[in-house]
Amino acid sequence: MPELPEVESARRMAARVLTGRRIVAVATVRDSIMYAGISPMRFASALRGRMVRGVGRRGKHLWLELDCRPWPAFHFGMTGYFEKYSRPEERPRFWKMELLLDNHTRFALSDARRLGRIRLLNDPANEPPICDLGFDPLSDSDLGPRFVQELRRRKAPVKAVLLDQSFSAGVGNWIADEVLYQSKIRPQRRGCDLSPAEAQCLFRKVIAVIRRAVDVDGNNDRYPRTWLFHYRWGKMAGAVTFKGEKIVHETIGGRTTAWVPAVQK
DNA sequence: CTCAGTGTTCAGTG
DNA sequence: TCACTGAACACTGA
Repeated sequence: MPELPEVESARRMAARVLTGRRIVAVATVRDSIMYAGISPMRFASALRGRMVRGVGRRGKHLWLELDCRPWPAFHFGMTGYFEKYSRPEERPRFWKMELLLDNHTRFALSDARRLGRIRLLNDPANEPPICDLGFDPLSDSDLGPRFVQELRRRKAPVKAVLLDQSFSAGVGNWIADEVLYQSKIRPQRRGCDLSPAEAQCLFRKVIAVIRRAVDVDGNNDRYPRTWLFHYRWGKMAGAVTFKGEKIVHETIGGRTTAWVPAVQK
């Protein structure tokens, strides 16, 4: 599921459901991988009886601001998501924790693949892993000069740099490919080989693509039809853009990368 | 049965 | 020490 836009949608949903409510009960499963460095029991007792004041996000990380610390922090991995419901039978199949609120609403984190993480942190925004994140395209849209300077120092393929969360937090596989396509830059170019204008273009596209993706709030079919997004998924030979340009799939920066040789130089 | 996948981490290398 | 790379992680669904 989640790159920054989906995580931001999840943050908004959680804020709507949880803000101002008291957590009356916490259910957990036994999972020492997802509960990173804490026992589910300690997690539950830190949340039980607490009031939720707000929901924070940076990059792909989320946390609840409670009336008392420590606070819970979440990462969705590849397949995590939040779900709200009212009856216990509606629990999602792969639920890892469930909050019961004072208005009888239930709120769960589900994650089939178990690459997500559940943490307890005193000050999430200011301690690892969240404080190690780089530029956040929604909150740091004024940091263009730093983005350009840092990118043009990197020796790795620009695709790999975009995926590096300590460089740009929240950019994932399809967004990296989308901004490279829209910027007309080949994914295997090294960061240090980009011109200032190219790096600047990439910066603007990262902001624009992520803002647009947040605006459609999960209705991905509302992206402009010119976006690579709509045409990149079928890895079958013969995939083409809206203009009929051939889409190539290859591994770059350790991930399947979709790009368009006719457009990206 | 095999393999890819909207993500991160960590050991190994130069 | 640093930047970078590739494998590992865990599990579903095509």
